[in-house]
Amino acid sequence: MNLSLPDQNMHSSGEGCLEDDKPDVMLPCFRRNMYDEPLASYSNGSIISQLLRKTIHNKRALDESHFYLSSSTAADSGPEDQSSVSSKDSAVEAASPSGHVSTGASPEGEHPITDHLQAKRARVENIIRVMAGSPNSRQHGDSERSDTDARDSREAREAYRENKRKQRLPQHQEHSAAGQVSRKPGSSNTDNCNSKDEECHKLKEQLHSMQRLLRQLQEKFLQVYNQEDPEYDNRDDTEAGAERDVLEQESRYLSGEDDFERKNSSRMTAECKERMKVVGYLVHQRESQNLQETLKQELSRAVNDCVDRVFKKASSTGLDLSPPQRMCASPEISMGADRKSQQAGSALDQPQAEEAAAKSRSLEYYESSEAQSPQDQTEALSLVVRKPAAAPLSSVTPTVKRPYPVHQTPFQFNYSTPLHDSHILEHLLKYGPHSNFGGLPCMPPSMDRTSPDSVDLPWDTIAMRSKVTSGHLGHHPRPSSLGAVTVDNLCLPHVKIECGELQSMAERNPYMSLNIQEGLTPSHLKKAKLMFFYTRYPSSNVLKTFFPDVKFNRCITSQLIKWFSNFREFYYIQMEKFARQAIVDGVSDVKDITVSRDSELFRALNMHYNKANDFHVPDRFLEVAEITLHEFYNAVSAAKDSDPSWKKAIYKVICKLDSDVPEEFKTSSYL
DNA sequence: AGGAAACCTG
DNA sequence: CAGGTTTCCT
Repeated sequence: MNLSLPDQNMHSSGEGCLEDDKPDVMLPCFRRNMYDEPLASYSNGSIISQLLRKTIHNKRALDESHFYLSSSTAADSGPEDQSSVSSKDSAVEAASPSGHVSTGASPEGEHPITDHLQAKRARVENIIRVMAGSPNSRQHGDSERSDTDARDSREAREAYRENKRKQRLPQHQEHSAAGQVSRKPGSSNTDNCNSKDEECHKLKEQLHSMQRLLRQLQEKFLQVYNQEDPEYDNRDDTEAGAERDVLEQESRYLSGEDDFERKNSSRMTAECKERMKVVGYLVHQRESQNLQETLKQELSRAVNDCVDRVFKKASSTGLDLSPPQRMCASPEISMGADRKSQQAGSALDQPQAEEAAAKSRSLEYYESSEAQSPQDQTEALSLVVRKPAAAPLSSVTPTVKRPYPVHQTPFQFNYSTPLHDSHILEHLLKYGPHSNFGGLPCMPPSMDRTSPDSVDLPWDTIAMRSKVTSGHLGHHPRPSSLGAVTVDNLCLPHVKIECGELQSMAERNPYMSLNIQEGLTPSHLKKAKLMFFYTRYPSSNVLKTFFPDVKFNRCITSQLIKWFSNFREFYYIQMEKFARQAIVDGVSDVKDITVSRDSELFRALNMHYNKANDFHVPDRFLEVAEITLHEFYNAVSAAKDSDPSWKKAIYKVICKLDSDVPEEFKTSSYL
C-alpha cells in the first residue's frame, strides 16, 4: 500500500459516503478507469442492474466470509464463496475476466463504439470487484495486472491504486464502524458474551463496507454517464438508442417513477448534445437520489438483519441473554408482524415498490442462509428505542401477592390460558373494574381480593386494558414465546371504551344486567341505602369500591356522599324524634329503650332504606340504631340540645360504629 | 331528593 | 382554598 499516492479521493469519498455523495471527488480516479481499462462487451441488461447483482454477490461473499474484516486475504474466504462468486460472474457476464484481457490488448480508440460500452462495463465491473475485494476478482485482478503490466504501466498503476484502495477501505471501515455503528446495537449489547459482540461488530463492519460499496457504485455510474455525454455527438442513432435503453432500464430499475418515464421519452426525441446533457444530468441526479434512497433502505435493513442474526445466533447457541439484552431483543422478536405491515405501508406503497421488491429479493438471496426473511425490513427498526417489552412491572409474576398498589400492578394474563375477551368484558360489565377477578380462571390471585386502595385504579385504565386485551389476546402471533405478558407492556394504542359502547354491549348481552354509565341510577340509590345498614359514614374510597360500575368523577362522588348525608339526616332525625318521643313517653331509663325489628323506629328506617323489605337488615344495624337512640336520649335528657352543635358529639360516636360492607356488594349488583 | 348556605378540614 | 359535611329549606 503506497501511502504516498494521493488517494484522498477514495478517502474523502469514503468519508462522505454516509452523508453526501461527492462525485467530483471520485472523478479523477474514475476517469482513469474509464480510459485505461480494457474493453468488454455489453451484454443485455443494464449496467446498473448487473452491477447491483454483482454487488449483491459481493455482499454475499462479504457476509459469509467476512472478507473485509479479516485483512482482505484471499485465503480468508471460503471456497464456496469463491465458486459462487465466480460462477455467478461467469453466468452473468461471460466476458468479464477473459474479455478484460483479450480486448484490453487493443487501445480504446481503435475499437468500435459498442466496444466502448463494453469497456465501460468492464471498468465498472473491475472497480466493483476490486472494491468488494472478492477473492475471485482478486485472482482476475492479479492476472490482469500481470498482463497489463506487460502492456501498459497505467494499468499497473491502476491496479496498484486499487490494491491500495482495497486495503484502505477496511481501515476506514473500522474507523467509521467503531465510531458510528458501535453505539447502535452495541448499546443494546451490554454483553456478557464476547462472541456475540464480535459477531455484532463484524456485521456492523460488513454493513459499512456494503454501504461504501454502494456509494462508490453510485459515484462510478455518475462518472460513467458524465463521460459518455460528450460522446453522444459521434454516435449514430442506434447506438444512442441503445444507450438510452440502458439508461431507461436503469432508471426504471432504480426509480420506476412515471415522471421519469416522461423525461425519458422526451429524451428519446432529443438529438442535440445540450438536450442530452440536460437529460443526462437529470438522470444522474435522479439515479443519485435513487441510489441514495436505496442505500439508506438497504443499509437500515442490513443493520436490522445484523442485529437479528446476532441475537438469533446468540439464542441458537444457547447463550443466556441477560435481561437487558432480552429487553432489546424482544422488540425485534415481536416486530415480525409489525414489520410486514410497515413494509406494506411504507416501502411497497412508494413509487419505488419495484425496486424495493427487487432489493428485498436480492437481500433474501444474499441472506439465503437465514431462515428469517429480511424482506420486510425497510427501516432501522432494531435501532428504534422502543418501550421495553420487559418493563419492571412485568417481572412481577402473576403469583406474587400485591406488594405494590393495585394501580401499579397490571392485570397479567397468561397467554397459555385460553381466555376470551368476552369473558373479561363480561366480567367488567357485570361486576365492574373494581370487582375482583377471582371468578375468572385466568386471573392471578393477586387480583382476588380487592382492598380499599384498589379504588385508585381508574376506570379508564381498566377500560383500556380490556380493550387491549380484547384486541390482542385472542390472536397473538407468538403467545408461547412471550409467555405471561402484561397487557400494560404491549405497546398498543390506548383505546378508550366509550360508555355508550359498553352500555350497548351490555344491553345486547343478557348476562350483563348492570350498565356502566356516567350517572347514578335508582339502582345505585337502592344499593347505597342498603349499604347504609352497614356504614353510615362511607369514605369515598369505599363508595368507589362498592360502586364499580360507576364511572366516578367529582360530581358522582359528591352525589354519592350527598346521598349518604341525606341518609344520615333522615336517620338522625328519626333518632332524635324517637328519643324525644321516649322522653315524652316518660321512659326513665335508657335501658328501657331498645330497638328491635318490631320497633316503630326500625320500621321507619327499614321503610326508608329497604322499602321493598327484600333485604335482611343486619343485627348490627339494630345495635347501632339503639346506641344512637340512647345517645340522643341522653343528650336531650341532659338538655345538651341547647347547644347548636350538640349532635356532633353523637355523630362522633356513631361514625365509629360503622361496619364493613359485605363483599357481595362489590360483586353483586343487588338489583 | 336536592339546592343553598354555613361550616369544617386538610 | 377545594372539597366535604351539616343544616335548613323546599
